Amino acid sequence: MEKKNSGTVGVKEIARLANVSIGTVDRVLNNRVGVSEKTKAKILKIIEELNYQPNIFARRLASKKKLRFATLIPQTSSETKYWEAPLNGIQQAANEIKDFGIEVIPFFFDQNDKATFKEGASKISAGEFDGVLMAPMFEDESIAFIEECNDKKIPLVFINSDIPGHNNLCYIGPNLYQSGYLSAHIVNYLSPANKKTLIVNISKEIDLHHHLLRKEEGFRNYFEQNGSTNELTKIDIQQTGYAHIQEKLAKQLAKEKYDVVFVTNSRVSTVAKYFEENKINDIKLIGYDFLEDNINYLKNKTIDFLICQKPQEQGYRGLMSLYYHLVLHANIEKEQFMPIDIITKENYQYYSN
Amino acid sequence: MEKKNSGTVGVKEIARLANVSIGTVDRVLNNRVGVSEKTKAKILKIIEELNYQPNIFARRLASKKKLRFATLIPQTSSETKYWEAPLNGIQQAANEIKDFGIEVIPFFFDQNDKATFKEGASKISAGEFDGVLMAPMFEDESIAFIEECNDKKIPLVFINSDIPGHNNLCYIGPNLYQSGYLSAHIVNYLSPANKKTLIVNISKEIDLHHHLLRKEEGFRNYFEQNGSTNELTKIDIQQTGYAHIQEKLAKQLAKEKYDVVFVTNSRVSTVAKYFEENKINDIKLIGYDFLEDNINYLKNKTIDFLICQKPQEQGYRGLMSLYYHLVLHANIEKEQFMPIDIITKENYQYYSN
DNA sequence: ACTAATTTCGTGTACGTTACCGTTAACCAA
DNA sequence: TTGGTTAACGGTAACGTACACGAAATTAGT
Repeated sequence: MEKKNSGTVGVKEIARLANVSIGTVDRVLNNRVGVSEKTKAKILKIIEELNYQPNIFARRLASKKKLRFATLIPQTSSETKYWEAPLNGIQQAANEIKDFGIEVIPFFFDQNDKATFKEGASKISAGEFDGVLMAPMFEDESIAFIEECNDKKIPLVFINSDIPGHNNLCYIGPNLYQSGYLSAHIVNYLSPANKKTLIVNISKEIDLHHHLLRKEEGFRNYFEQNGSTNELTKIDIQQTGYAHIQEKLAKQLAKEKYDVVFVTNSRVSTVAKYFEENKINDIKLIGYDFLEDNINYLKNKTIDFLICQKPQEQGYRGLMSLYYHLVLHANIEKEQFMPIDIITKENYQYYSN
Repeated sequence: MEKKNSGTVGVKEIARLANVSIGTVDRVLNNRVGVSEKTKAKILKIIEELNYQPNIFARRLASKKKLRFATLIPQTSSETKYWEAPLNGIQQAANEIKDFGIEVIPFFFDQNDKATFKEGASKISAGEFDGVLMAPMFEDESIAFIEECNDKKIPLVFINSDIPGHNNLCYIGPNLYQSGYLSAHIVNYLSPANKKTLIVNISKEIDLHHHLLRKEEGFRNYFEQNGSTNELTKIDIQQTGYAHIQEKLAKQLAKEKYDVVFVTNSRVSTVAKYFEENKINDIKLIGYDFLEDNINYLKNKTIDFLICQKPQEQGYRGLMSLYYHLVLHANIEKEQFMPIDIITKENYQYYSN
């Protein structure tokens, strides 16, 4: 804004103005040792006045610095392909920043096996990384690893779920409570006025439950706060096999007549399968995530709404945040909540994960 | 993928292998004149074999090439601030690519005055630009300008609305038909089963009407195709002042009792104002765009749903497409439809325009 | 065959930084 | 004084590419 020629001031000019060599300027720029406080101050002042911006191209060309990032997320299982999306985002980001001397090495764990998480974490610890992106699914195991990273001053970003209060670079993911709240808001628009809603939690690992509970909390609170007469029932299904889910659903649906079923995670397609097989089409079905199975049931109207929170962008922005922090020294928003997207039969075609 | 040391092969290595100097290699790389077919073929072959990727940093550092892009979009009026968002996107992109030697100069026109559009277009023609981004609102005037650009081989990208069949780089914006279709889909979920819906078109310039008509078409077709019993009425309001809109609405709403009002553009806030003043709260209201006024009416529940199509990203991606095309020689998707986002009281907080 | 015109190619410098190596000078101990 | 140590700084070769200039080689013209 100051001067039009601000693009052309470099170390050489700074050195000239400060009556030192460019070597000295370089030292204060990269705050290395070997320069007296006096000249350092003088140079800093000139840099300030000139609003010097280092030329990133020259920098990259001359620098041989390399950074290594590690990622630790669940592997995509046959059960759910949700984690494909964050991985895609990670790979996209990795590709964009590899020219800047950054190497990204992914590690995976099994959502149903804490041991594999610990294993991955210790590999990363041993691997001398400069930054880590992780999905902190298991609370206790995560905290141990987090503290280790804190000790080593390795910046850490969380995606998909948060462990609040633990010092790290940032969290990128959904606001779970609000996303449940939104689902309730949509349910509220669905006919009729006094309806019965069934909440379905499907999850094997008990640790992952707090994740679902926050959504459920938001969902319930909506109706309380808006004085609705909606009647809520909930069932927990702790086995993810279809036979078991089928049995549980059949039992529950025999008991009562529901207007809406709200599935708190991406397993909604399993419920949709049950609906389809049993020709249930008078119950509205709402669930989570832009997965192929889910989209198919959206197409044939078995599922009415999907809520989605840009899993791919979570991976992408997670890595980019590390990059911005470590390379550009930008400061990073501590909590980056993803949009809560509503997907239906008529807009899924254009959705970008 | 081939070799691990693929990062270290440059013109020098190519020159060595081809028994020529780096000058010659440089000539074929930038396909300049002055190299015989024979040696050119030899060098090209080596480049192919080595899968040579030029170092973008060294390239930018050494090059003093500059590109100039022009943008031509409506100015933000007091009537609607819609175009603030694309402009923001443009500025963001401009900022990101300015280090790559690209200068972006914005031009504006008045949506209600074709003359200003022509004026802007001729300024751009005179300005020797290398790429143009525009909102082709006025069809005839746009086509004249488009042909001029085609003659000069200047790539052109359209945002927000398209003029199909005219040769240009790409279109980035909504699929209007589908976005009307989606609105109808939402309306269909709203109680009760047999409802009366009022479609409201508010627009001064008759030229912009085809824009709105496509949405209306999608909206109507939904009900036809889904065999719904929804009863549709439509009014056109060609003055944008509140008094006039008020009068038209009052007259129409007195005639009949409607369940839903669908406003085909961002002027939905004006209708909301009328609803609020007249304490109408039993009619669902749906409209377009993430604007402050609209959001306020969303908050207080006067507006039920807003449809939004990432106007900021349209500007951003528009400029980036020019950049990718001209600098990186990437090939660009001809039609880039934006997501059709559904915004309600409970998810607007996290929406990113 | 000789010169002129033209095509084809090589060399050198510049771009702004980084990082290493060398130089100075200042200080202290012997 | 001398020698040695070290903090403070200068100088400069890279990094890979662009481009101008001029040399060399080829072709054309007589």
